[in-house]
Amino acid sequence: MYAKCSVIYEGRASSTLPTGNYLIIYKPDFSLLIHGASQVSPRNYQGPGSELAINGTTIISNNKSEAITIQLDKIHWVQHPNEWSDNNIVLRRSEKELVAKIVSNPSEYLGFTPSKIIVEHRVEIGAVDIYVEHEGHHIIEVKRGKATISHCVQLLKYMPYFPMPSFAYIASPGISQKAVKYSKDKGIKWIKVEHEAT
Amino acid sequence: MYAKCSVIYEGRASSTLPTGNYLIIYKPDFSLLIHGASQVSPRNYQGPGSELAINGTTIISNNKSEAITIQLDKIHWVQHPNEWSDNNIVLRRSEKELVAKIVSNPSEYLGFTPSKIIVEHRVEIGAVDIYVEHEGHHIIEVKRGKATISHCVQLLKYMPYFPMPSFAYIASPGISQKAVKYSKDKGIKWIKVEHEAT
DNA sequence: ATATGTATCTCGCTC
DNA sequence: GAGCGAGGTACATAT
Repeated sequence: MYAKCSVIYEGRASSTLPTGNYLIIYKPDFSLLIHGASQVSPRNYQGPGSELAINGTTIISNNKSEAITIQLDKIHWVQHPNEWSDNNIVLRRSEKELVAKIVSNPSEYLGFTPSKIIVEHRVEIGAVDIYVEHEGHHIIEVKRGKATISHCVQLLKYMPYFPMPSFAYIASPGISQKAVKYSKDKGIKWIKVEHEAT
Repeated sequence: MYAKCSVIYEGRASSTLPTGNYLIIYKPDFSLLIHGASQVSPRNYQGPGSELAINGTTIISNNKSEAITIQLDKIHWVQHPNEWSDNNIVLRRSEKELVAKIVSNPSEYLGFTPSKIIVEHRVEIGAVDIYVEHEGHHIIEVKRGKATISHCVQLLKYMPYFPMPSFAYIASPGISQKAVKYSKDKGIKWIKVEHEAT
């Protein structure tokens, strides 16, 4: 629906959207989107499973502890997409692919042949991307893009959960200059791993 | 436009979307969205400023180093929203508001009256939400929602950049049970700060 | 352009 | 449902 309207949101946060012409999308999974003339992200939204009620010129969407109220001024047009498809994209060059690449050929990236490898190794406070045993404990954090200081920090938080000797690695196609310096200070080794060409 | 089509994306990553009926939105800021029958996030998208070219039944969107190719099978309908509004929402209960609340009345949350307060205090590796001086250095990380272990870690990374004595705080409306345990271990103090009612 | 952090993040997964 | 992390995150902002 394309309509002149205003929107009020009340839930985790709260917001108002001034009256204007917006695109309102109500999907078969009962999610609700209100889009403005710019940006990829919607101005307002409601996750799947919301209950929608229409009361005269007011549309109310309720979802657990969140509510959106649309006050309609004028409906410009309405469309009902038939047989809307629900396929997902097939994505390549994800972090998962990089993990598989390293695990399938660890000696190329580590310089030794480990006695044990565990993917998504869980410890108390979260999961390590790749855990490797070889004369000690090797913790590898994999990133699909450029590694940053935050990623180094995320890696370091796991180190106290492994006995010495333990070694920390960031594996990614790139790394920021600041992260290079930071990781050097903290004794983190960077492993360059590249995405497969298409 | 609502159309039966397939989509190929090539850029930072790469993806294919199987043929189906999708909602295609092309905005005045030249951003492009392809929406499926579920989810708030689009199946494929292109940020603002993309160049769009139509070549028979093929739509190509180019944006710096990214490209989307839409192969049209059948156009079900097309609409041209007139005078699409570009207003932004006015948001309340943001992190910024919580920061302002603490800064305007620090003694209530800290238990003392500081000699100096700096918001968004920059150090080498990033910015601290609130920096307070009072018989030492107090570093406060503010979260608008529930604080987690990751937030505690994010806070701890700043501590080496301040001389002793220094103190770490998380300020948020809530905190996860695991984060309670983790922060206790690390000597982080939790400050409960609540959002203003609407 | 690089870097850093927030988000009503969303979404998927595990416990 | 809670908790945690990935994301083509998007988006704003500071250097």
